[in-house]
Amino acid sequence: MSEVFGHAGLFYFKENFEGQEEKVMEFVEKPGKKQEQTLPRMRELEGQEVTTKGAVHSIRNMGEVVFVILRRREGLLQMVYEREACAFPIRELKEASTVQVWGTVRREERAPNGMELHLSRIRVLSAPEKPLPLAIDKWKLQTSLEAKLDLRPISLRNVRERAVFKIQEGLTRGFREYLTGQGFTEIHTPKITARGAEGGSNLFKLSYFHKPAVLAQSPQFYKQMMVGVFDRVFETAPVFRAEKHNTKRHLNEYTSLDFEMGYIEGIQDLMEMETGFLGYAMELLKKEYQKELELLQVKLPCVDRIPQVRFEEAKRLVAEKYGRTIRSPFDLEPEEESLIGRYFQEEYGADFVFVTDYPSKKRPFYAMDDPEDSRFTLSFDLLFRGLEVTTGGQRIHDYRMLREKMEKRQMEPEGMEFYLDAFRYGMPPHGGLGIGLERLTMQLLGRENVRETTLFPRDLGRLEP
RNA sequence: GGCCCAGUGGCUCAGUUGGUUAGAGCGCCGCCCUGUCACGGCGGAGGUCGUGAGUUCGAGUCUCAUCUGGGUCGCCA
Repeated sequence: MSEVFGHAGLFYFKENFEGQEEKVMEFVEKPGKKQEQTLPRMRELEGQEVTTKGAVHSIRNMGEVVFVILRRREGLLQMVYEREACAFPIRELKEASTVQVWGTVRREERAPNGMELHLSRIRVLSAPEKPLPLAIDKWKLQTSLEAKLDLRPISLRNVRERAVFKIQEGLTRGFREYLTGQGFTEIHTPKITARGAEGGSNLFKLSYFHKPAVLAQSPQFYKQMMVGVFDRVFETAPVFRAEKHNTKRHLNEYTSLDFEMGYIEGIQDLMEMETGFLGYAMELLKKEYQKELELLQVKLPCVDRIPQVRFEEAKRLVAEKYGRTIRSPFDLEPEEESLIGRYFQEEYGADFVFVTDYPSKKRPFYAMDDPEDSRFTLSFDLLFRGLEVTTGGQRIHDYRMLREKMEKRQMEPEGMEFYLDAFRYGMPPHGGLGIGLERLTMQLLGRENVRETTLFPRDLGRLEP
């Protein structure tokens, strides 16, 4: 074949044997031809000249020798700048620049992680217009939560802040991998809906082509209906609550790890599935997120087995042990939750506890009442170090029972026909749960405010960034 | 929405019973330092104290209003 002699848009033109022009398609292939130099790979290249790219995280100028810390997705790399070896005028290098660098890999005991790069060339890819508003290279950001959130794209460049969201990724991955392994199908349900699953006033209203609509406060109806299709489904997606609260554990948009499971015998099956997920997630973190766990000095909880206690029993236990009077018999006050967490920590060394059999009054219409005592439901919450991170339970699967309970609560079936139809045409016994991802992350990392474990929190006063 | 607390350089804070020129650490700029890893040393720039009104000879400090943020309660994951 003859040479390429022209290039026009998408096509190369080649001359074929007859001397005529022939169009030749250009193809895109998967990455891999130009292999990127990552930090783990670099460790194996002692003495070799390599190139890599990253951000200038920190510059420590000692006079004759300058330490430049490069930040990459895998971590930090110490680079050594010496005037004789590298022509770049070091004073012109600014923190927060992004660079391509060339240099020799050296094992060095004095370097962090025992390895450093001796620079021979620096190419600045971009330089900051202003100095950083936060000192991101410090071990801990000495900054208020407000400044951290207002300057999110900057504050997250701190390696410990960033690690929070790697851990969060690990939890989501754990949920996805574990449930997939258990035969669950991952689904994606609409977030714009005609009406809410729980009812009530905590809905964000919006206009959908001149029709009233709301942002989904839960994937509840959709995941239940999909149990009739896939038997087992899960979703990791945002939910929206227009609640005017302003506390360290509430958000107006949060990520819900939801699953719904058919052909269950009871809530035991659900709690076992969640226990299995937690165990899997902790193992995954231990295996693949060691660096982040060390950065954040996290001690992973033991989740081989989780104690379970009935709602009323839990209330009684903490009232007895901590001398607290029961004010609201139908719900757990935040202080009670915290005391229940403390009780099971002290008595059983447990970080988690399932609280079961919540009063029917406080649960939505689709919750299955206890056949033995209809004042209670076959439901549970999971408390993690004294904070509710999960609500779950068995649902009503019988069409008539569902209609009866709706009538009892004076609920109109208008707008719910599609949901009710699924039951009219047969649904298996089923149940499920929802886990607040940000809360789970917060408790795991021992953070004080759920906004810290939310990438871009939405709360009463925060719509940006 | 109710109640409590806080707004002082880019960041985090101190500022006495109201008193004359509002301080510190980090960051930034300049100079010095072959091994730092929260580097260190010397020097420098940068603030009309959230905003408005009031009390007073005098307000960062006291009063009222307002805005912003944090906590808490109801509700929830």
